[in-house]
Amino acid sequence: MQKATINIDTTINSGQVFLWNKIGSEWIGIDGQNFIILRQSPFSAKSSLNTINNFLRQDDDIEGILKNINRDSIVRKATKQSPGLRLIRQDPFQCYISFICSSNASIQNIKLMLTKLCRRFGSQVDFNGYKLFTFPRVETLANTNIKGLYDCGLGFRAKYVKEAAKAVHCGKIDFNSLRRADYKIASGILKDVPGIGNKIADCILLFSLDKMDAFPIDRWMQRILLKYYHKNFDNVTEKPLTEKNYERLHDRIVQYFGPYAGYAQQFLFKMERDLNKKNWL
DNA sequence: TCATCACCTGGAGA
DNA sequence: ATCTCCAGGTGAT
Repeated sequence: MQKATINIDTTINSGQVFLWNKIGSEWIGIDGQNFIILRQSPFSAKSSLNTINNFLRQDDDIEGILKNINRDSIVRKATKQSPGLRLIRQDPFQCYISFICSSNASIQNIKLMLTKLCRRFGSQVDFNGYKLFTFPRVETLANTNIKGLYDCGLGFRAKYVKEAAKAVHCGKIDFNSLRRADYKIASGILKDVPGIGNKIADCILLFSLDKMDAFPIDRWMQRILLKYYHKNFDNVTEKPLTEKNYERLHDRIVQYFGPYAGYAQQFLFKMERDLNKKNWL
């Protein structure tokens, strides 16, 4: 029973998802056209449409993965500190739009933008006593005018969101085939979309398309590599990574952490942000 | 291929 | 109150 081992607070508050709110002892979240309610104790999980198992990645062999990524004392510390942290398998379109919005924005601001997007472009549904808005559909965002997106506070991201939705709508971006493709191919296709670079592609691949060798390297991860792993990955500095440097570093990271490097990333990211007392949702 | 720099917006800190 | 600075980056010179 892996459900019992997941820590819901920890998992929701790890920067993977944004459209979640805690009301009393329940977490209520939006995942595409689906709503999910999670409670830790006594554990319960319900959703309006899809199976909860898929979202919670119940098919992962979490014990095997933890053993596999615990390759040094730093990761061991991180996994020990947040033992119930898990990756989530999100709705790909929502994840894609969410991380395009994440560019140069705080977690709180990302949540605000996405909440406004749902209120304006999603549809209101009653679920379990709550009135909730679904995430906007592909065709809705693909056909809207930019101004409506600006009104949601997206700023310079508005044009990217519109173009990104159009790319899905016309079939240029097909999440099913990205899911089947290997990491490098899928990443290259995503990066053709304006507003998506290496880091955002990695987030989309890791959090919604089952690429556990995707390893998002953001500001925080760069600090972590510099602080704990400067001997393993020299040539990491505090300066922003160029595209090629990112790719070279990513290759070496996957060599070092292995096929579940993305899981390691999630534990390390959580550890360092908590250490610096950064806010989550 | 690399280094700079601008970019919308909301929130925190001076 | 008002200002500055920064936030899970990316694209154009």
